[in-house]
Amino acid sequence: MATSTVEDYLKQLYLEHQKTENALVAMGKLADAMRVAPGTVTAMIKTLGESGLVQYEPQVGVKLTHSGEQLALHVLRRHRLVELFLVKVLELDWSQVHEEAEQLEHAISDTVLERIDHLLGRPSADPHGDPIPTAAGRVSRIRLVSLSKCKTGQHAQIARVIDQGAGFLRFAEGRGLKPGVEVVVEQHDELADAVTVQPRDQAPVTIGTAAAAKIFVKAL
Amino acid sequence: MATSTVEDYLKQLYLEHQKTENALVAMGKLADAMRVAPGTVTAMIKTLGESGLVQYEPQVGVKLTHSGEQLALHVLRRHRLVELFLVKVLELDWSQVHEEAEQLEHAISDTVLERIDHLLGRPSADPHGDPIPTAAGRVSRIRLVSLSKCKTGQHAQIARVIDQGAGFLRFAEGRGLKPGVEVVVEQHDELADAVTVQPRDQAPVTIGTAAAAKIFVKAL
DNA sequence: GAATGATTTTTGATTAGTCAAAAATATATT
DNA sequence: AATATATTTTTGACTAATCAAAAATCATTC
Repeated sequence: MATSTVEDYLKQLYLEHQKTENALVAMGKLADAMRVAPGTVTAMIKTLGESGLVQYEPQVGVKLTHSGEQLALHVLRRHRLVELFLVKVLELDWSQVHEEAEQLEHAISDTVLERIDHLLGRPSADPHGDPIPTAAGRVSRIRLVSLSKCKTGQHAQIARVIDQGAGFLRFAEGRGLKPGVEVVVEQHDELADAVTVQPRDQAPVTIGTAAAAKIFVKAL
Repeated sequence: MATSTVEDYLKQLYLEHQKTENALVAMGKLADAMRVAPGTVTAMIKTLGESGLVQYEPQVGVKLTHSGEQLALHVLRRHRLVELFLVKVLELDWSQVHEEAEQLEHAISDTVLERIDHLLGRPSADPHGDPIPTAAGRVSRIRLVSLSKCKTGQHAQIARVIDQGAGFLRFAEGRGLKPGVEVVVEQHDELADAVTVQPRDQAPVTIGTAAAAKIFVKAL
């Protein structure tokens, strides 16, 4: 059985791989994500390579093998189901649940996970809109567009917020920028580097493009 | 912060201390409970002693200090609240929850624990009837009597079953011997080494004294 | 194309937790 | 008391995960 440290490396590797839209993940990136020294990552990746969980290209980078990816997806499934569970059943704030799930994702058995999944009605996304992999290790890849790419006048529904920081999440919630909320892009001014959106029944908000880039919507 | 291994040692030490009705716990007992080699326990207890969590008497035994006991009670609180949660909310069988809670007890934050406690209505006992310590580290010490000590004709209510093994728990449940159930002691025959009890609305059961000793009741 | 800077790997050490087996100590038995 | 048995402690070794700092490699830039 994989230790929880191994699970964390695989999960982080998966997320980093997604983020950079492809190919090999640099050791430095992984070191940052795992918050460990670079040498630690090199050592760990070598042993993960010997276990057949990653494919390691010295001096270049690393990526998950099929079995490594399956394990990463299983961890991610636990993480995201737990997050949703904490919000829906235990009524925690969506800004807190990421941290909590970091611990719980390693302690949940398949039995308990199945009960949670059942209780929540087989959900497909967590409170931040991140997709929940199936037990068979499949992830739905829905095409979403970033708010930073929306044109003035666009009607859309917020679908996903890609930032686990409590600060940004609390801010977003306070302004009505949560998954499920319908918004109208009042103005997108390239030169001002800002986007103004109006969530239904709420006051308009203006945010910078960097912040807007973290919010993804489904065009209506 | 205490590692989960340390938490396990303290918890086991507390339970062993209860079981033997007093004083110092022998190293061998702890080694059995923790399922590690004797030398491992000696080494660990020494470092716990240096942290002020236990008081160690070489060649004799060990017991918890006040702060060690508080920590043990906090772990036990998490363990037992989780067990009840798993039964009440996720509908797991009472024979499974001990094993599940062994993992979860180390991954639950105070925030989550508080929500669980609130959701369950501040319960005072887990599914096996074991008392749940308060957040302040206090345990109710209710006087219970073992079924093996009950006389023929005694009316009583089952309050606690002291055996975390899935086999015994499934057996007990199947015969109606669960906390809350009212029973009548039909016959207690010392020579036959057996007790016959009739749970309300169920068929009478005859069990040996050793099994009866694991079931505690409140006289009615 | 050599020098500079960034990234990656190697090396040597450390900590927590563990075991097996030898040594020391306590307990029981005749 | 002397021996045998049981328990506990010590010793030496191992694994997983980590760090700091030196060495190697790669990428840039002048």
